[in-house]
Amino acid sequence: MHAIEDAGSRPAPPGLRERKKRRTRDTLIRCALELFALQGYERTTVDAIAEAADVSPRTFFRYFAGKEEVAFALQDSVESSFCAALRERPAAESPLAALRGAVLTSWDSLGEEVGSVVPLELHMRTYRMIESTPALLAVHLRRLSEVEERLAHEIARREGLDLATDPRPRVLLAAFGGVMRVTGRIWGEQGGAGMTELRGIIADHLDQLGPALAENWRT
Amino acid sequence: MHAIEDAGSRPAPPGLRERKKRRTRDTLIRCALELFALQGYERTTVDAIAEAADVSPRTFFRYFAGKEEVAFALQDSVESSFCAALRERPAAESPLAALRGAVLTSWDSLGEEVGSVVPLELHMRTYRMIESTPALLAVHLRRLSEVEERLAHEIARREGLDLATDPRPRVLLAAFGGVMRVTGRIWGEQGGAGMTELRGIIADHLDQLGPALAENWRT
DNA sequence: TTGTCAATTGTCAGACGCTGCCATAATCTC
DNA sequence: GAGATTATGGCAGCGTCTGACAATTGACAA
Repeated sequence: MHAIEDAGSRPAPPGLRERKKRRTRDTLIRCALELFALQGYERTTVDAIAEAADVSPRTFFRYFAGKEEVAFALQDSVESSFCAALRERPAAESPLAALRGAVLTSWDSLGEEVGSVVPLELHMRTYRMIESTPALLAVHLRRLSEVEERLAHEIARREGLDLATDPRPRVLLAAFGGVMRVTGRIWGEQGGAGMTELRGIIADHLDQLGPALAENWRT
Repeated sequence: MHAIEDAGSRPAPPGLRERKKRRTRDTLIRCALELFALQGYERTTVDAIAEAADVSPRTFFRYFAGKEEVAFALQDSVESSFCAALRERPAAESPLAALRGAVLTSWDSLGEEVGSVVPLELHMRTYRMIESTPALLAVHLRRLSEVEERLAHEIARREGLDLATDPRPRVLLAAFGGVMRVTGRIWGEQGGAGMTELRGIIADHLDQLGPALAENWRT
């Protein structure tokens, strides 16, 4: 009784069960990332994460398929916000210009969504940890290649092309994704750089894509 | 006594110990790849590989750091032959042309080195297995990014540039490596294609790098 | 309120990957 | 051949991850 008489529209009011689940999940993510930042990824056991979050180790594996997955839980938001940003680019833009615009704007809007789970500083530390931990870097690269494939589909849709016959969307995304990985790595290497520096590195390197393919570099 | 009086030059005659070690290693690789091809990567245990090679499981880990490593043992040959091919390209070639030439020629010369350990058909099956097994694909992408870094150094050396200040070598390799990954994936998807088809796919996609970056695709 | 159903969780046992330690056996050196 | 080196095997143990079962908790209706 006295239940909130909601408007009955789509986002059905989450019951206590759903709220509890989300809280447990967020707690696990926060505890895991904090322990990772504190003592490194490999030296943090699942048992320690579960204990910090006050659940049984078995429950951890009911929320995440493995220890790796929890490290990428927040990257999901970043990637989907990037895909959404691309879909909203004006159709008049060229494919490369649309990608460039999407990546530069999506870095602004993700702060809030991530910040509601963990402090942004911790999220950036996590990214650097992924770059510097071989096992995580490998998974990260595989995930990026999946994003590239999704984006290639979106570019093909924008241009009205068939991915099976026209290799240009995938080739473009291969080049674009490659540049994004290089910039991410360079950004991670220079210690405590922030978002602003990252935008600069991205813009600089994207500008070098054309020149790098030129026949003669000695200009 | 009666030992071969060798010329005393560099390749010192391998003693019995060295020969035995190499034989054990080759046997482990062959048994592992055959079991992988037969029943998949995840469902093949290290114990099974060791038993097939007639050594103890403990010995397996003295030859390979992990189960993943044995799957990439032959890829090492491919990668180093590619790096060597790039170093031998004429200095007059443009960076992209040198990469293109190196990748197309290196695919010819590796047949023998690989074939001395396992049949070539098994090696190609292994490559497709890597592409289709998430855990192996992740490691594969990380290894490729390391190769890209080495090649970027070589390009910078050819052109007399400083990698720390000029982003073009890394950007070029990012784009080139991206195309190589796309071609490898496409090749793996179309079942039993051979080396010839792979060369064609590579050449086609490299030709699309310039057009894909163009402003207007509707030509 | 109470009872029923479904979902979440904890506990336990166990497979598998991987490592350190020590004893044994093989090879190499003299 | 004796002694030093090195490869191998066996074992105990840690950490990741999974299946099965029982207990607890929230959702929903009588």
